[in-house]
Order: sequence, then structure tokens, then C-alpha cells
Amino acid sequence: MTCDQGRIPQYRKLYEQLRKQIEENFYNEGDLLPSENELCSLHNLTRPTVRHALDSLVNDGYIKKHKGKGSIVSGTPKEIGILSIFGTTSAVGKKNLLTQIISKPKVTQWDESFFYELSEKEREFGCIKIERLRLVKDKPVFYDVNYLPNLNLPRFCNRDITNKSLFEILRKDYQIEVRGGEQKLKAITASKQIAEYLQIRQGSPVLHLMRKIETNRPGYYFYSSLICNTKVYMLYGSF
Amino acid sequence: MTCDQGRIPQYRKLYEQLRKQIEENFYNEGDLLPSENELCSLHNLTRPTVRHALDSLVNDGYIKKHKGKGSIVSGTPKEIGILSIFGTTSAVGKKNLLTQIISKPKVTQWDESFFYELSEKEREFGCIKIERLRLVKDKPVFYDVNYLPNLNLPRFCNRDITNKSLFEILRKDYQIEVRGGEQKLKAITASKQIAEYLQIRQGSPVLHLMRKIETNRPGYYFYSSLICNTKVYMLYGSF
DNA sequence: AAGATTAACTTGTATATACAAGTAATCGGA
DNA sequence: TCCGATTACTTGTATATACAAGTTAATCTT
Repeated sequence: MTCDQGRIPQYRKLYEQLRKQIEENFYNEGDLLPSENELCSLHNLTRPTVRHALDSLVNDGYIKKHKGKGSIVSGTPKEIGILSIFGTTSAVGKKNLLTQIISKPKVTQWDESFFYELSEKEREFGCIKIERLRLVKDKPVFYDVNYLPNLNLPRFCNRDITNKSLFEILRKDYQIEVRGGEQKLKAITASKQIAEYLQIRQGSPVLHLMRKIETNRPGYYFYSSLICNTKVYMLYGSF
Repeated sequence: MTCDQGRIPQYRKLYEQLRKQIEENFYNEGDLLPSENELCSLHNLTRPTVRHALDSLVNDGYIKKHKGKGSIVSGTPKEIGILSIFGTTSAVGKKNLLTQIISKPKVTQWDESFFYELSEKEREFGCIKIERLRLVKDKPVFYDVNYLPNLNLPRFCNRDITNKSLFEILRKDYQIEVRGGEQKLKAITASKQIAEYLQIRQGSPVLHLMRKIETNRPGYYFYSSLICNTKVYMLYGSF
């Protein structure tokens, strides 16, 4: 057998917990996180494991570490942390994010000139395409198109995905976990269609993100194309 | 005393070496890197240290790791890896990058509405401002403005920085090492000035990156504002 | 010959430990 | 009182080790 059983490593669990606590203001901006050694004894882990979790938090912009001092909470990233892992839902925070489905998941062919190179297998099986509009505080901010290769995703097209995280559905119901990925970025002008969706003027500058996302299923990638109105919400990343 | 003596950790050295080897095509796209254990014995390091170096390479998009298989070289990122650490010089590869100074380093006041919040101290001391145009294969691709707080940077304004990496100068001559940072991203339209610099039409969409960069000097940050023409070279990042 | 099993690799996760180096508060002596 | 050394914390780097889990190729079995 070659499956992960959804086993989540310890460092990931700790990461998730701390992130949640920061997002829900259990820890506030400027607070010191418990020291690495304290986290060790709190969670019965060793320092390397704790550090692995903290590294991810640094990466995603939730904390900053200072030698000799400790880990200082930066707060939930104000700008949209879409440049780091885990999709828009976790980046923006669920509270303010609404999702509107523009076209329900349906099986189709890949666009003939796709923004990433596809394997023969991917081409052959076609993809499930989902178009969504995402609103932050009721204003449209992203328009995204997701492409999932049509392989072993039973009944996906019948699911209700309104206001749900695509990543979460894939993980919980299909045991597909996001491992990482890459993205390309470009500034473009809004087409008539995009302008309509995002309620901006045609020709306004928008940001185009193209992402290829790796999963725990070897060879199984999915893709998304995001158009962002960065007028109000900028994108954010840390390194 | 509170200085680092320029001591570079082992994992960083290995990272630099492997990156160089990939950039100089000692390892080519698709190649397998030596396994972690092989790298251990080659460099007399232990696996956690080697893994630390490889993690950075993954982060910067130079390799991809596959459980059970090994580390596969992705090649020097084709798109411009400016989203990750180490400035444009290392991202694009020195060979193709030319730098043109638009205004030499000079001490000045900070712009009154700066894109990041500044501390009192930073405001007080003013900054050294450098404007550059960066060309990839002789075509202008970035216009960048760098802001260095005017603290302990003797003779900086007299230096010749043509075709040099700002990061390298700071490290070698001032023992300032880049530790990390954060960035915000926005799509905007090119102003007349920008259009001229980048040889594009006024009003074309361009990408605006604003970066705050941390250093090993505690409390010492520097800032840069980048305008990118993403028509030919997209930005790239991995996560 | 074809298919299943095994063995030898790979990376992933985790523990335990040690020392270096930066920070901050405490304690002592002038 | 004030200044400096000490001390007890913090994170950073590094070693050594163990087992889990995915991949691949060789080997054994039918």
C-alpha cells in the first residue's frame, strides 16, 4: 500500500495550533511566544521538532525570531499572505473571506495553451475546472480558476464547495495534502470579463499568479490561476 | 563585543556551493544531486546540517526533493526568483544582469509617506538612497530604489557600485548580512518616468514590490522598492 | 517468463545532546 | 547611586542516532 493515512506529523500539528492561536488572538502582536524549551515540555516534543514548527511560522510571517530574546508574534499577516503555502483561506482568515462559485466543478479539457507544462497523463485525463470569485469584507478581491487533474476524485463535481477551502476538502475527503509548489507572477491589465468580476475598470492593473501545487500523491499536481485586485489588499510574503 | 566576525555557518557554505554548481551547470536540470548521506561524507557534515542546506535550495527553487528518490535539480530558476532571499543578482545569475546607476548613493531624508513604518531613530538619521536600473540581456527589467538607514556606513556614498550586488558589498565591506525580510506586492500602471526607464508605454501594468530586509545588525533594516516589467520575465517563487 | 518478494537504497520525522552567541536582569563593589 | 561582571535565560548551529516510509532494482517463486 502506498498511502499516508492522513498521518500528520507533530511539527505540523504544533504549527497549526500556534497559527490558530495567533489568528484567534490568543497570542497578540508583539507578544512573546513561549520559548522553544517551554514549548518542548508543553507538547512533549524535542527542540528540533519545535524549531521545525516555528520555522514554518516564520516563513508564513506569523512570528519573528530574535536570538537571545525569543519569538515575537507579528500577528496575522495584514496583507494577504498568498505567497506562502496553504491557499487563500488560511492566508486571509476565514472570517472575512467569502467564496462565490462562478462555475461549478466540471470535467473538461485543459486549455490548449496552459501556463504550466503538463504530462501526457494529465493531458489525457482532462481536468476538473472550478471558477470562483473570492470576496474579502464583501468586496471581490480574487478571481481564481482551479484545475485538478481528473484522477481518482470520485463525486467531486457533485460536492458543495461554497465558502469552503479547496485545500481542506482535498485533505479531509480525498487524503490529498499540499506539500509545496511554485508560482509565477505577472502584472497584467484587467480584461472586460475580469473587470466585471472584480468590479474595477477595464484595463486596471491586476496581478496574475499562476501556481503549480504539489501534493503527497506522487506525480499529482494541481494548478491554479489567480487574478488579484491589489488596490486595497496587497500580497504579502516573508523570506 | 557583539559582532559575528563574518563567521558563515556550514549549512550556508554548502548551500552556496551547491547553488553555484547548479548555476554553473555542474549539475544540470533533471540531474540527481548526491544523496544526503553522500553529501555528508563528502563535506564531513551530518544529515541535519546537510538537510538544512537542501531545505534552502528547495526554498529558492533550485531543487525538488522526492521521498525515496532523491533531490532533483530544477536548474537555475528561469523566471526571476526575486521572491526569495538574496536580491536580484543571485536570482537572475550574474552573467545576464547589468546594473545602471540612475542616481548615486546620497544621503537624504526619507520620503514623507514611506511604504513601511519607520522607527524614530531611522527617521532621525535619514537614509542613503540609491536608484538603479537593472537590465537582463540588455533590456531594462527592474527599476529599483534602495534605502539604507544612514548609520555606520562610512564612505558608502563614494563607493563604485556599478554592476555589483548591493548585498555583497554590505556583507564584505560592512559585515552586514541579510537575514530575511518581508515584502508586499502590488500591480500598478507605469508612470511616465517609469515607462521611460523600462522602455514601455506609459500606463502599462507593472509589478511593484516593496521590501523590508532584516540584517544581522539588530534593529538595522533596509528597504527597497522595485518596479518590475513582468512582460518578458515573470517573477518566480516556490513554497 | 512473469509476477511477487526482498533488499538496498532514498528522503521524512523525531529524539537526545552539546556548545556558541545574543539578551536582560540581578548582584556586587566602588 | 551607578557601573560592570555574573548569571540565567533565549535562539543558532551542529553532532549522532533511530526508525518510518517511498522507490528501485535484484532475486526468488511459480
